[in-house]
Amino acid sequence: MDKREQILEATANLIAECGLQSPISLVAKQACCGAGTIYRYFDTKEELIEMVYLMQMERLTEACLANCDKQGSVREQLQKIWSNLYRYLNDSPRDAALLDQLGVAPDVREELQLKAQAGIVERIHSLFEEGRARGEIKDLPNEVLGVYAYGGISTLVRMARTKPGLKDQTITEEMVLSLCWDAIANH
Amino acid sequence: MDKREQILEATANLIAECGLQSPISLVAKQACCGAGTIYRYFDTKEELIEMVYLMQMERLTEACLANCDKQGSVREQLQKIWSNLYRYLNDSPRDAALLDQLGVAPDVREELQLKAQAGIVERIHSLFEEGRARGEIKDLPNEVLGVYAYGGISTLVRMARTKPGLKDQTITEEMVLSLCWDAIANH
DNA sequence: AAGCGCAGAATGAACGTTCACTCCGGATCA
DNA sequence: TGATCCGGAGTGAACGTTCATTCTGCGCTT
Repeated sequence: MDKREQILEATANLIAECGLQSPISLVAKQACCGAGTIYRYFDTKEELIEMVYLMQMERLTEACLANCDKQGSVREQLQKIWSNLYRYLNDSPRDAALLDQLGVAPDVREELQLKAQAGIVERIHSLFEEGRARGEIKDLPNEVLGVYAYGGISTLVRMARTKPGLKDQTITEEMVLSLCWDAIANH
Repeated sequence: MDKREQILEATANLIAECGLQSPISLVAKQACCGAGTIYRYFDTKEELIEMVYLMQMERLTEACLANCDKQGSVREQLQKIWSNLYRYLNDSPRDAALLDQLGVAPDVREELQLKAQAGIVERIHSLFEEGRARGEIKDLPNEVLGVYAYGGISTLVRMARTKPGLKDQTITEEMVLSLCWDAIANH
């Protein structure tokens, strides 16, 4: 297996579990390599974390856009994306926890974040435009609509993962999709 | 000024700006005291962080429930709380950034989080009950409704604070309240 | 086929720094 | 003068990073 990938994966696991202060020595142990080897692939720990972020955002984007043909109503297309997002975060708790940590990391440069998010953001915003043109969607800035729905979903999944009281509550996909659509729809 | 408060405030400032790994030495410097003094008030750094969390959740609760008499429709009462939350997070970026950091901190024990959130959560859930009894609110678990709205608002404020593109977008309180209510309302 | 040489990957002990935390000398009160 | 509180130098542990060394796989020679 590729060593670089092994290191990225080990870092992702540790950050998801113990936060950003996970020591390099543990990363090396989990990646089954020496500490020095990590520095053959990444200049600094900071860069390593940025690369983990990049990898993770690619996975998120891919997961969200899976089976998303550009057919069907705006509502159907948006709900497909939200459904993908919800299932991805729920089915991959490690990835969800990792994204939570990286989301507040001071190490990840702003510029890199924007680049990594561009793909999925672009797609969603163009759907918003279309929905607004049809009068189906509120006349609010794209960023507001997108961020609000994303924030709701990701927070819901985070709480379901960490708050014991929510764990045995059954949260269905239908609930989430209803919340997201009704929030942004014109009534 | 009370030394203990000074230390708590300094810790809050540093965590909001630099994350949880802010060193005790810097806390001491910002609090204008020696490192040893901190340990006269808190046994460990972990406990210090937990106390910061407690202080911050009290402020959040107080801000959210300000001027909230138990009169008016369910919608009016809920929107008053959300409005308070939105304004608080927006007007106190330090507090908002701090809550973001503490929200993913492994240091803060689950049990303490639940206790600190109990006040505001209770109030909101009872409003949900009433609204549901009147048929105004979706028949979904209280936690799902509450967490979704909170997640949407807090994420929106976080992005407005950190993403440069969103900074000059005008996000009004009305936008946020419309999103929150429509998400959870029966239509 | 066997032996040799070599480039680059991998290693982990060692280094200097920084951390959370301690401890004791001095300031501040009664 | 005795009791109490405080500060910041001191401490060992742990950190990110480096580097001298070892390992490994492949081409070349015989």
